[in-house]
Amino acid sequence: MLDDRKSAILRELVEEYITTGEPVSSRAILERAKLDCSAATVRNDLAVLENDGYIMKPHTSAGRVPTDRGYRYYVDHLSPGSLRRRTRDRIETFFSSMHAELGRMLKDTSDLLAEITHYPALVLGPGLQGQTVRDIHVVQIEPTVLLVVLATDTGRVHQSALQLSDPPTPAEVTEASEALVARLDEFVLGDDLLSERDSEAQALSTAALDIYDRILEVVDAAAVVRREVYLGGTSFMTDLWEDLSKLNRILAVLDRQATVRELLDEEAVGTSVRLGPEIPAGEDDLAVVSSSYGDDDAGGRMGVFGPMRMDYRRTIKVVEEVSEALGDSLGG
Amino acid sequence: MLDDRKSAILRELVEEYITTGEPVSSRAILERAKLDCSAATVRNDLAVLENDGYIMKPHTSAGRVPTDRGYRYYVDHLSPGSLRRRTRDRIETFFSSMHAELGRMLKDTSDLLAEITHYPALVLGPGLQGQTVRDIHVVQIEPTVLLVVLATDTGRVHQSALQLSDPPTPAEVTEASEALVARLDEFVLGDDLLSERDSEAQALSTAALDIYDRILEVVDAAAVVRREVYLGGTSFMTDLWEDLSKLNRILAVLDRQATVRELLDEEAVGTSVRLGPEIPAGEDDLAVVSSSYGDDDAGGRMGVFGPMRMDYRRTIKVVEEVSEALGDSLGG
DNA sequence: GTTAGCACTCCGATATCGGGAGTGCTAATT
DNA sequence: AATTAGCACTCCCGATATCGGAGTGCTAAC
Repeated sequence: MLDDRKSAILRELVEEYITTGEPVSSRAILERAKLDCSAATVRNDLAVLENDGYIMKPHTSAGRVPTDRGYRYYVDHLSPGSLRRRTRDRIETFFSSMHAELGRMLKDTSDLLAEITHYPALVLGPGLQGQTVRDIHVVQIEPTVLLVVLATDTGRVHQSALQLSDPPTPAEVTEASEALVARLDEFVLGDDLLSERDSEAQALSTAALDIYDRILEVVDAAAVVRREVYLGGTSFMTDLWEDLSKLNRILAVLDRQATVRELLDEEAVGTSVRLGPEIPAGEDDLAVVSSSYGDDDAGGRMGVFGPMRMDYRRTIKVVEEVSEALGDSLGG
Repeated sequence: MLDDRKSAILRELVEEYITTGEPVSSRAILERAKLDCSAATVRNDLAVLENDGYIMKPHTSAGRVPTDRGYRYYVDHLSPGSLRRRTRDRIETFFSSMHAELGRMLKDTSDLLAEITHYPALVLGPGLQGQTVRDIHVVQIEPTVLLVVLATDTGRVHQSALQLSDPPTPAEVTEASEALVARLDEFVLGDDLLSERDSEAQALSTAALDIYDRILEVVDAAAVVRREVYLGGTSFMTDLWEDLSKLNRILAVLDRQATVRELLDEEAVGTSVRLGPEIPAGEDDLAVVSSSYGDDDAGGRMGVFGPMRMDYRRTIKVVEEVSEALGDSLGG
């Protein structure tokens, strides 16, 4: 743990570096922090902080720059923050005037988050897990292809095409379909569906039972269906990383859906700040601030990413605020 | 129109510039083209081409670089091309082994196109226009909210939530719903639906008729519903534009769905190559090669974009080939 | 533990320079 | 009239040198 003055020095150093991007000198810290000591004292403390791994020098006669560990300490102990009234209002008006289909809504949210934070933003859509089935319909598109459409009580719709080996008769489809409606009414997605034989299946003909079983599989799979990731504010990236090759690697991460989701730290509950090596993407100068929105069931995560030199104080607050607002908006 | 030698010189100049990115000298052209004349003659012709606006010099003692007009002439008159066997095979295997839900399929196609061309790729999804309604279902999610789900004969599903002022009874919803099924069976989206009173509406109660009318509006609007744009291979951008501020402007274009669609030249039929000022995005160093896929009805457009210095010969071929393959894949 | 003073380091901006690639022009040739 | 060899001229670009200044570490005094 750091003593008061060293804490203050580290805090001012990080914040000065966040705003200017230049290595910070002992004098600059002194001026910012209005400490009751001299530059030489600050230099002594800086030497200690450097020795402990919180900061480093780009070269011999330069100022200091935070290390991973320095940022981590700052985020964990030194960065309280609250939002300006205007920002809060902006979030509120945005969500109070939003009425759109879910996908569009999430995309717009990612744009909003990016615009407020000035960092590119990610929003992971909610899954179907935990949703209650309200309606299921089976449509025979081609002789051997069935389209299964599932609607939940929150208005989410899931579709899936089913390829059969033998063409069923319309009557058989209807038979299976009616049994499904009975079986799945009020069914909660994610609950166990396949393990035991059910009463609805009893009366079905062989052909209808086959269809029935196949569709139950589809419904079972729906709970873990691919969740969408929405990305907004990518154009901020050029301001954040000057280096083309770094930019390239970040874009490569974004090109792959799988790795994008990893950025959001799905395991975490609540807010998470991950720095550099803590992120699976394997980038060094990368930080992600993310937070959960909505219920466990009908919610997801959102966040922003940027270089380690990031305005954590404000960003964390904004991400949390927007998460909460989206959660409320979806819940109500 | 340019005479043979000038044409050849322009072609070689463009292709040399495309591969090297350096201003091209008279001697380099001579070596490439194996022309039966001297460097001085080439220089004379270059002076003429420059005078006519096909090429320009970055500075006094440098080689020549194509202008907008030079690229345009090249694309229109000088760039036939055919694909290597391996590329063709790759496209074929990709599509023959693809079985997925539409959205995923289009995203994967954009990735493929980008990977083959090494330019970022766009795929505009097909609209619902021209699709035949196969099934329509109305689900009452909340007392005053109805969910309308539409399935077409090709297995596309469209959903839309409908907010009512007064809560209908389930019986009224069923009544309207049954009339809708009768009215919309085999209806082709995009056809006129609202202009004349129809027979199915005759027998409905006031409340049901209200719902019925509102839903017809929803169905009518479905034909022109927002089509998705899929984007792949964004990480190639850093290789294409070295300049951060240019990159930033391109990313800003991609951030907005509306402007992204403009890139694809939706008016065009078949293949389109647009250069610099011809593109609404207002970028100077930008070229887009795009092509239609599928039928007029169930099709869309795809394309790639890059700087003007682009391998048009190959790119045009690839975009056309992939378009055709996707069209076939969707049609079959 | 703190501070003033000072020598030392090293970055980065600016200036200078020369080689070399490429052109345009002229005059001769076909 | 078109082509070509020859040559003077232009100007970019990379390498090298220089220099001021900001910042540090260390030492010795408080």
